[in-house]
Amino acid sequence: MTEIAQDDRLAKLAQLRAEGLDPYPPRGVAGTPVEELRAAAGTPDEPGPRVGERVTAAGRLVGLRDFGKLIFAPLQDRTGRIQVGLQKNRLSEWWPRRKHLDGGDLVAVSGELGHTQKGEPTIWADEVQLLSKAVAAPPEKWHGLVDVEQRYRRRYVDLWASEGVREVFQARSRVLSLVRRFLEDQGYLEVETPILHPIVGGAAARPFVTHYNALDADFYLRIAPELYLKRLIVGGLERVFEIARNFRNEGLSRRHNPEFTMLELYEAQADYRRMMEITEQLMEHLALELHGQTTLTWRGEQYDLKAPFARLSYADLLREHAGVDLADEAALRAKARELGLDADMPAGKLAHELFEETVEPHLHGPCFVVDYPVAISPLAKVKPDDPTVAERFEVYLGGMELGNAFTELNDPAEQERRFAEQVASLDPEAPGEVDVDYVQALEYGMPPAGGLGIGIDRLVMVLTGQDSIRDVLLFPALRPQRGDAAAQEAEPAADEA
RNA sequence: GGGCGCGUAGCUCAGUUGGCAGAGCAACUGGCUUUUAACCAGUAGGUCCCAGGUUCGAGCCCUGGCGCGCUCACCA
Repeated sequence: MTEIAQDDRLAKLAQLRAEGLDPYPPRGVAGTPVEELRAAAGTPDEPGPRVGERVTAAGRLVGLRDFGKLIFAPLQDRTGRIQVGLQKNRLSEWWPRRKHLDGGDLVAVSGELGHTQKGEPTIWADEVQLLSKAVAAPPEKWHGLVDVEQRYRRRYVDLWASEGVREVFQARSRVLSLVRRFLEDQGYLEVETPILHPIVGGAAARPFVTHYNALDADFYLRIAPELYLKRLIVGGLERVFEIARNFRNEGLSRRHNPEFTMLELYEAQADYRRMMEITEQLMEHLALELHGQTTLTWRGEQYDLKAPFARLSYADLLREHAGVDLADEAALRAKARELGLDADMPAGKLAHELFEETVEPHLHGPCFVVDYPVAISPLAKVKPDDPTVAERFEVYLGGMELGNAFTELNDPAEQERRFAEQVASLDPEAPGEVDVDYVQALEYGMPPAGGLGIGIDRLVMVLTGQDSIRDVLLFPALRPQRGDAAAQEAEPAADEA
């Protein structure tokens, strides 16, 4: 037992065992979901179909109100709560054992479904079975877990002790399920591609490095599944998607977690215009399925996910908010210096710095920003009428990037050239070597295709009204907890050095 | 990595000018058969994040460290 086990509960545990009762019995009890029982109880004026019937429910006791010869206790399962009434005269033999119960214990309760005088649906128990003794005390009943660190570190408590938390993750699951159905209905195939990559690619980010013992080589946790999914387009699968956990060895923020989930999809014979349609249709569909309407509130602002979304040109936005022309490199550098940005970087990256600084905060959305500089789009095809601009868009909402898409570059020679440029740039986020195998895949011929990536975590944030990515991740990244001794050992005190 | 803030009972939080460590909930004892944050009476519960320092005296002031949050940087 650890330090969080409570002495009084351990004493009860010992007492249970002394009486020959197993506090951790091997078999569970299949009860009826409590939400169903509540519905089947109806109200005292209009009793439901199962009133008077003997029912069974299993779950966690989340509180006890003891009246002497009567105890009320809310019982919670994955679907909600229902009240249990423990009465001396219905539980004659079991009654003395009520003292073994604590808030937080897992139990199964059987008894007649009915109501109290105040009309609360109640299971009037004639049998109680302890399914698992909680020797750690639950958090304060009214506030739940408030300390955010404790909430993230002990999500297993937060999920049942804090209001609304379970619902967020149920909604997240629903989003994934709806996405799968939406795409499968359009002929998409869900695939799984490697997470361990020998070459970093598909995005610009610092990778996590690991060592592959069997191959005696350093590998990288993927920063994006893109290049493998496009190999499958070469392979003729034509419509593929992956709900991919990606890993980027970068900072944490309300919008960033080093491991995050990205929906990526690729469709042969499509282009970025088709990707815009699928994006807005998918987002509208999710809003309707989750909320029954296309409007929602996020961080105090109203948004309407009704398709179509506005299409806004990257160059126009830059002109409007930064007052500079994308093609005018001198003006870009002047403006960057004015804003105190690093003005020495390549023109394409510089423009994007300006874009993030001046335009992004104003993108209420939902909207598509279209036609990005080629220099920051090494995997996208250029526009036929303007070789400096790529057929690429990002979808924004509330100043936050939700997705990124383009018409895929399928010319192997040009792809090879752009990879080489990246490698030569010595950018710490650029790949260290050209992915020759990917170029060779293109040499076999990749059909014209559109590709799209959508940040699932951020999308769920918007759909569930959560401000922080941590609130849509069951176990967000946190520094590992060490004992004080270990901490002292790892970081010797300054006066000892 | 920088700046700001927070860290006190199992949980949620007070803590005055530096002067005996507090409340509610949870727990324990007693009472109560219709409450739903039940109620009433009583009891017990502390490494005030850690390590130093200043001081007659530190939860409070100073230094360093640890953890978390916000924010900036970073994130094509």
